[in-house]
Amino acid sequence: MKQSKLFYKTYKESIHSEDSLNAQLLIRGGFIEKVGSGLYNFLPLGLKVLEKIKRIIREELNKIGCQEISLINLHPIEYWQITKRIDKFDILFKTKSHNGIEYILAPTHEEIIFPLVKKIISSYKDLPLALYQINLKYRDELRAKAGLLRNREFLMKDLYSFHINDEDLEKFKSLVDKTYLKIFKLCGLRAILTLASGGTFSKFSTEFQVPTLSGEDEIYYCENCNQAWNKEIIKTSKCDHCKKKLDIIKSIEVGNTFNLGTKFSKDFELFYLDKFNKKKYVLAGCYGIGISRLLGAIVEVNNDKYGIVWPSNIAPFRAHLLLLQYSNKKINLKLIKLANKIYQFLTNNNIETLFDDRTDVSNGQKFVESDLIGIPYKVIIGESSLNEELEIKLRNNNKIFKVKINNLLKCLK
RNA sequence: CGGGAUGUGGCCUAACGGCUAAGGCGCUUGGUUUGGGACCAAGAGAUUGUGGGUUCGAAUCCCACCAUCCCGACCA
Repeated sequence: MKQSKLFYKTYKESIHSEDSLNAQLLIRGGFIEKVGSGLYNFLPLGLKVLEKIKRIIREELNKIGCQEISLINLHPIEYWQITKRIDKFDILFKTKSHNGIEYILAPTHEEIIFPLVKKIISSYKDLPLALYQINLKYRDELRAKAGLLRNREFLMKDLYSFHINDEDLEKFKSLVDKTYLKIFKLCGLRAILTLASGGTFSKFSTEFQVPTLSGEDEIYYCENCNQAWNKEIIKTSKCDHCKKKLDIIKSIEVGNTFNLGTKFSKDFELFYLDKFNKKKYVLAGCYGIGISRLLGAIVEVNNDKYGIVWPSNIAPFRAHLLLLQYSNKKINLKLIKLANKIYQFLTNNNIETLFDDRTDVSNGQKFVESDLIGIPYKVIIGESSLNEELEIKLRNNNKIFKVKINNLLKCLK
């Protein structure tokens, strides 16, 4: 992508109407734009990162046998009356059609997926089944806050699984827990598996908490067991397993896994026939990852005083190709030619590259903007590049090393 | 919903109740620059969140509403 054509704008000064670090950096870097409280547009750079995260999630979930679907976001209100959650949730956005039909804007999708699954499965042979989607959710939060961490409209991956018994469900839930840890790791985050309240469904649920001071949750963490307990369920300040004293850590919840038991199967009369032709309730689990929140959490954790430092798997680009310019027009022309050649070369070799091809911007500004955007590798085309050498800056440790063109690919992979 | 703070061009700020609302960034044009948000010159861009009130006169004082941020209750 040529930066001269990229739809974005960076800001020099911090944004008055935002307090959180993730919103500051994402707005100032040209990733998102604010519309209102808890409402953000995604610009090309921000969307690129979202897509990277989605890809990781899809790959890992597909590996464990989940299938992707897409469910509606306009929910006819009857479905919510059936589960009686219409009275319990005070975060529901409601709307009406021209002829007075009432709808709920999806805050979650149990009400839609259970009727769907009911139409298709009927036998133990149809189970287990795991379906997920990546879709927007709407929640009328009492207080949206902290940039992307608590929004009224947000992107979520929700997975639902269906089983013949609790044992099979719990086995699958453990598999999802393991997969989640892997997904967060691939996204460049350390997430701590945390036991939390299961709400109305079951005794416990599992949360995935990312330690950071800006988090709104508090967990009690055992270093030995690498596990934590949410403040809401903690009884003692000592680990259940090894009796070690627990550390209290502020954190952001980026995912959770729930055993739903038969709650919704009962509501929607979701049965299967077992081997003995006996009708039984389907056991179900649900598993969420707040994708836009995850993006916010990643920024909260991965930054320095110059800007965002994207973990390499989810960076919007792999390389930031910077064309420098000087007073000497001849040299400039040579550099433009060389930079274009390198850009072609990188693109042809599938290195996703943002090419700062602008010639009307000072070199200094290019560096500062590049730091703010936070692409892992800078490939700098300057005077010294004209003798077959390229200067490459690895951003994480701010180390500069020179590489020959032939070795460029090896260094970027 | 309770408490606190804030609202001035796209962004960040200034302006004692008193002249045409000032400056920086960004943007446009021209010129000089170029290894860390360069400089000079000339421009474009605002009914100071909205509505009411006080006053000869309101960005400034008062009231209401709205919006945004923070704390709390609630929550992925």
